Amino acid sequence: MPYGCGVTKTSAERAQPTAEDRLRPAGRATRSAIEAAARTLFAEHGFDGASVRGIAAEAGVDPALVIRHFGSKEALFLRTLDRSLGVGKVIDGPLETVGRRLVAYLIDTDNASIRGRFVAIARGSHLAQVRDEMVRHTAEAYIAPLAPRLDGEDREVRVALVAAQVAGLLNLLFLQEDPVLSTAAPETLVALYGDAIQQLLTP
Amino acid sequence: MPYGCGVTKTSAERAQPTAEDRLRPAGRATRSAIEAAARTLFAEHGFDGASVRGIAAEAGVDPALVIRHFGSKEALFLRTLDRSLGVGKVIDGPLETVGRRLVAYLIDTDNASIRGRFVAIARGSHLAQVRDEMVRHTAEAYIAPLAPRLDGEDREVRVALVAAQVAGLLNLLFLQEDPVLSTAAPETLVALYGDAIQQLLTP
DNA sequence: CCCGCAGAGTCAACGGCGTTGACCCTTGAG
DNA sequence: CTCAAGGGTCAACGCCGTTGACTCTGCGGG
Repeated sequence: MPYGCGVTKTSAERAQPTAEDRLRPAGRATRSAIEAAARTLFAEHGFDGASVRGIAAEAGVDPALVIRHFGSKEALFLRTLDRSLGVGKVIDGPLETVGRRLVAYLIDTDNASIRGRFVAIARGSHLAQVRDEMVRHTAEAYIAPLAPRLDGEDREVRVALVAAQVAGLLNLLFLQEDPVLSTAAPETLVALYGDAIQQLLTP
Repeated sequence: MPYGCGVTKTSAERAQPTAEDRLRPAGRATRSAIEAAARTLFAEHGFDGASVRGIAAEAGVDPALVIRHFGSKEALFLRTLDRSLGVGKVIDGPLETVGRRLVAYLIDTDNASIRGRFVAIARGSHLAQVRDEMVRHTAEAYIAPLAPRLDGEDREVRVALVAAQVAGLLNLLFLQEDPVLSTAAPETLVALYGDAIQQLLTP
């Protein structure tokens, strides 16, 4: 470790001024314009369907600038990606009703952003880093808060299987747009699938 | 219709001689070489990950020939696609044990082709025709044989939710390669997830 | 004050992609 | 033998993500 330098720096000022902190206003503006355009187009067309040139055009910017600012299309995608589906509050609630509340939250038609976030993630799942994020999300959003609260054996496996059930439901609803599930009454889905989930948590 | 020619053809010979029937042997050979290469590369890298040029190279053939024979990359993908996961026999068995037998069949490590088939389908799910195939497969392979045998209400919805559970399990196992599920004992998965599926069929 | 430097943006180009059109060689029916 | 049509080759098109060389701008330090 050759650096450290013996300089008695009294404090590190802010968290980390490592990068992106000293940007001129113009830089910030175009950066966020690119991010906004990327968020829109990735959610609409997925990773492969959206093009860097298209994002640049939407942001009113040269395609080279997109790469210049974010390094690569994949890095931009990862930065733009919403990691979470926001299930935290639901999962922290009473354990005996997590199943039904989880389904009710996921298929809530008022919360259209769940669809967009899931589609963007699923359509980018061939990227290794996206897969890693999904695994991390399963561990942090489902297993970590839920497994310690369970009784019985195989707690982590049971929670991971709940995550599988969630993924499957969103898959048929939002990716395949299965007509049977799309036209079913929400309360029917909540009751049936919620109980199937619940069985893995409190059998 | 200028042809037909008044020839009193006594029978239509085989089913339909509409096309691809009068092919020279060489044509057949390269066609099937391309199909084999496509099957391999699509299963390995998905639709976007596999390139026409790569498939052509694997088949020892000019890239233009691939398009010439199949029309487009998407058409080749659809023709190459295995529509079915082969769950028919499992589903036709005794209703009371479908859940566990289904999971046991899907995660059977001896049947590696299930993984390849699922990955190819899932990675091509942004194509409208692939989505349609998936919906059709849910209807034909799950709902049609299973729903009439159920008791109670919402039979079709319940079977569609079983399909969702299956999709979710394969998703975490084969796409995300979730470490918790990948390292779990198969019999644990069969018992836990099998029963969660069974609950929707015979509650 | 001006110099220099780094951030911001422009432009042309690279190699790879799916696809097309023009062009040959081969073959088998009339 | 003739000749259309199937099988195959080749160069090229337009799009893609990305790069490198270039200019312009604004600001801190000599």
